Amino acid sequence: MTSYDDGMTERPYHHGDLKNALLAAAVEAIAQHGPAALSLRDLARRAGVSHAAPAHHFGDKAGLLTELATEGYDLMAEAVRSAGPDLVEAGVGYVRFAVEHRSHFEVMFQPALLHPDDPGLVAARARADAALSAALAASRPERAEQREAKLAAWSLAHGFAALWVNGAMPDLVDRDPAGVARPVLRNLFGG
Amino acid sequence: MTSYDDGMTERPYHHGDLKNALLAAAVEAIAQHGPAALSLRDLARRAGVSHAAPAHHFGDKAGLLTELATEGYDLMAEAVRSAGPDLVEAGVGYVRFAVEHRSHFEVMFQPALLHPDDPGLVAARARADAALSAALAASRPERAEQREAKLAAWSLAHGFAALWVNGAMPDLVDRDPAGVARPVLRNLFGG
DNA sequence: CATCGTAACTTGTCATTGACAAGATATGGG
DNA sequence: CCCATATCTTGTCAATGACAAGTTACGATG
Repeated sequence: MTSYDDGMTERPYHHGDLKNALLAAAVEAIAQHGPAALSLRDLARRAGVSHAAPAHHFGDKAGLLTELATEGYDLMAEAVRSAGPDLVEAGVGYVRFAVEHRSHFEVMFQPALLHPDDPGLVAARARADAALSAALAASRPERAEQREAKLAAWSLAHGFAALWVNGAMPDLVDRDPAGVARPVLRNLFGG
Repeated sequence: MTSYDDGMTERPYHHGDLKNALLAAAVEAIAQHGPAALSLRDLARRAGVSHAAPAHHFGDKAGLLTELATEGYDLMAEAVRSAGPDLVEAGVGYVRFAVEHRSHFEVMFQPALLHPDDPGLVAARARADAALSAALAASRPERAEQREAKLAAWSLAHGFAALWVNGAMPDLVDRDPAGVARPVLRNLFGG
């Protein structure tokens, strides 16, 4: 212990969990001002470290966002999986994920902000894709092999989520997104 | 004429059409590196003017992007209207607009980058919204008053367009987006 | 045609940022 | 106990957005 413990201002040389602290700060910052306005130096300030500390863990800004996106794909896969065997509920899970993890969601679909070929990212994306395929197969086995069916289900859920998150449905902003999404999603496949 | 005409390097004090030149340069720059990487100084260089010239016409960066988004909503309304009375073809028009005017499309749905309450933008958005409502009413008059139906159609087309533009369908990147979208869009409303 | 108000553009400046280089400090395995 | 290495700091540079103040051209008006 070189640092004298004078209460909350204590700042040991080693943060201990800086990487996660920075990711958490990024989620907050993005929720406030969007991914484009994200500043590594601001994250460093929020975490109480020097301005160059983030670079050590992520390389550059795109590296940090790539890690966030990777987390996001796994959160998304989990949300879709835990929705059960009903395709509509899987879609509701997709929408719920987007709204509850808005920062992750926004970053995931802005490839210009990240390292799109990062192996970890590609793998996580594949896991999420598998979860979507599984949801379709569980609910509509007869269409599981149709590419159009999967694209339609994905597009519908993704479109609703994107429009909601981007504030394109201002009239509905007060309501529960899952409740609004459910009857919308039911229109697909004549179900 | 204070500027001696020495060929292509001529640079009169007044550009003549700087505003449109900057918007066109922005479309190109965004197509190359995304809206987040856009630099007003880079646009000024492309147009051959000083680094502070853009501010005169747009106030700030968000102002320029707001104008681009406004253009985009009108292009989108036109694309949907000119698709005819079939809802599926309206959706194809929506997708085609997104792909052919990718820069506009990306900016339109990133409210953090623009002045979201700009009167011109709000009005253009309303015009586009009216075009979407009209497409639904022309094709499925019995559903014209259902909010869920409109949201479903919009979400499906928007989701497909967004996923395509964001490179989330890497396998299909070589094919004609309209041709891929058409059978996908047909799944809605049991049609 | 002379003048003047104003729009269009320039030059200069400042704080902020991302990236990089080089140095300081702690940690844990041997 | 010691050192190789991961972690973090300090210092610096070029680029950027925004703003202030000055310059030039246009066009309406008399």
